Amino acid sequence: MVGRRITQRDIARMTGVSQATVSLVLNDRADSGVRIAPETRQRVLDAIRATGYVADVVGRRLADRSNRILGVFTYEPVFPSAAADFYHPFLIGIEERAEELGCDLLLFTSTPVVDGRRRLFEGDNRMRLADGCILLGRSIDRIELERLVAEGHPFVSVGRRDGDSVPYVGADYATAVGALVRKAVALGHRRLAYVGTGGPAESHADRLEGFAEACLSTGAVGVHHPRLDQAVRGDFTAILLEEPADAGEAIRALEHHGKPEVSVVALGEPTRRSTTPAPKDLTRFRTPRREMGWQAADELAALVGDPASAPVRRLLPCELVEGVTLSAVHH
Amino acid sequence: MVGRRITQRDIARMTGVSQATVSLVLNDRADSGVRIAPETRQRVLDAIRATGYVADVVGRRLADRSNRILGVFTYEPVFPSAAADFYHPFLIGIEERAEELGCDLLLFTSTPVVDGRRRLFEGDNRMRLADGCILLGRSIDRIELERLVAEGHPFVSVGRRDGDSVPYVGADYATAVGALVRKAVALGHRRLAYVGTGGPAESHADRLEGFAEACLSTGAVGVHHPRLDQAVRGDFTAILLEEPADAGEAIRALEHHGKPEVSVVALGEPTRRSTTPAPKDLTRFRTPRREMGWQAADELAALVGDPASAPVRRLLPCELVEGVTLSAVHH
DNA sequence: CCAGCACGCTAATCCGTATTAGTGCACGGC
DNA sequence: GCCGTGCACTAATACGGATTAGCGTGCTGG
Repeated sequence: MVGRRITQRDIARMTGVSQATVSLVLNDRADSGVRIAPETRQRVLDAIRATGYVADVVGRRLADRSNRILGVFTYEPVFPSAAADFYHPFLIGIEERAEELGCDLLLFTSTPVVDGRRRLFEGDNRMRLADGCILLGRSIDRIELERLVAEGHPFVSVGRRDGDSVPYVGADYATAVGALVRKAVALGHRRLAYVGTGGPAESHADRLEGFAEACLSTGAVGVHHPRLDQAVRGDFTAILLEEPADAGEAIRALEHHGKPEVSVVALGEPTRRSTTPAPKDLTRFRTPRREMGWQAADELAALVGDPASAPVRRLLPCELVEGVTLSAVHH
Repeated sequence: MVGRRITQRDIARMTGVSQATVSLVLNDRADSGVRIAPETRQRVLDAIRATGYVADVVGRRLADRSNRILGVFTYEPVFPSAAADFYHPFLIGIEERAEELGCDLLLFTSTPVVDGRRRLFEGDNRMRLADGCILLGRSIDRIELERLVAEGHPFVSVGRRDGDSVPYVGADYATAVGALVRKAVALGHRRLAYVGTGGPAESHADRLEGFAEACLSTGAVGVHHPRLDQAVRGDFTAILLEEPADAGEAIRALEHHGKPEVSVVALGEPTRRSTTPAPKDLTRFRTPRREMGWQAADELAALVGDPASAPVRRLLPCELVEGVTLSAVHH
């Protein structure tokens, strides 16, 4: 008997009870007033064992029950290697916690890609197949996020997001960048360049904000340059890079312009491959990606367990990597 | 507060039609004999636009009895980096095909780990959550495989497996190893060592079998040494490594023993990190991992679509990487 | 001896969508 | 005036599982 999936009706017919009884035995709810004779229960359980029956995900979700499935949504394919190096650590953390929680992971690979990015609400929104969802990605559409909140879908974002009551576990970029600026100032730097978009992704905006705040409070001159070549030509003693993959390029360009003494600092983890090899001992900080993934999975499970619980909004500290590319300014 | 999702019933009430009409407008099926007046259709479409309604996957999937979920089962955690480098390419292929097929991937992270490996039939078998399953892993328990077949679970294995009617997409290791042996013999090699377990994993057994067959038919002397140090001490002109990660170690050991002229060849892809850095231009062959994953997903989808279809049993050719570590024997 | 109750179970309903049989209506032809 | 026909749509049902009201049976207390 190959082909059709086994249903509760099948089990019911096999054991001579009703479908409702099978459901009751399966869920074994003490609080509901219904009771099943131990003997009947055993007969049903035996049949379930013998057939390898598992409740259908879709049927259960339709009846609004959970399946111990955590969804993972990324705005790019997860596995291809360009993105993999960046996403990998998050996934390690997510997988680790999922295993501990006894949950399976559903990767939404089917979501259609429109204009180069996946969209949640294009075509089927498959998110509802999972009990809840972890969102990964540099920037996530504001409208889509709001809609997720509005529809009451349980989710946790990896990375801070703007918007009220959006639950997230993020990295404290502002503090980390601030610390790097203060360190630079302590080493005699007074004119600093920030290279990168500075937005609209929250992770970029947070970095720029930390930069601006620290410059303000230390009295250093901080300038935001979207493009590296502008910063290289400017009169700075240190360049802070939003994208660490640009570090090799930056150092090469500075040498080319006869300014090998200018410091280069990176703000986080590379999100793409470097064109020019990066220096080994780049001064930078580490985003706690594995921990972010772990905690996001953890919080999602909590949220699924108790939908009324307060949404998590937590920033994890980044760890400074000393390196050798931030040096003292000589006068 | 959380709002309820919008359903077809809502749209129907808003526009004064029936739920069925909404469904019909949405799916716009020309072949079904049903027709809707352009004006009504427009009214419904406007309401859908205005509300941002998107069909609920759960309802849809329930109606057509397919979850569009492909399960992925590995005998180790997928993401941790030790295993990641090896599994990654398979997953890229699987993900790619899943996306094309409009399927999501369910990673069975919940499966309990017993004695260091995951077991399919331990605890409640969640396999049935997916429409079908892809199995990944060096060696898969024979008993568990037989049970999968017996219980009629739709599945496809990545890598050849012993056992009747086990569907797989594997790599043709025997042919690839045979080709390498013949190449070596053509370069004057007569005494070859095969280093590795040679089993019980099918991928290892296939390599050893290819080695034995090719030695036999070329008249070369082929010896199987489970351990590298044995092979290094022996009187061979070439060493074939089951595990490419051992290549650096092998070359170092040969130099240490004053035999730098001995050729070293690797049979496939490394499954772990090297202790000693491997040479850049190692002579070896490539396992078509991405393609194997792609085809496994493809065949699984076909199997799910038509459970009566013949199980796939296919070996894909490996590509030779010329390299520089297999050289001619000088007399 | 019967009311009342506890037990063990089932029938019915709901969730959201897809599909099909069928219904009501208008219009045309004779 | 009546039948036939085609159009536009709806009612009903299925899908798999959870839940609840309620039904029949057997036992107990008065």
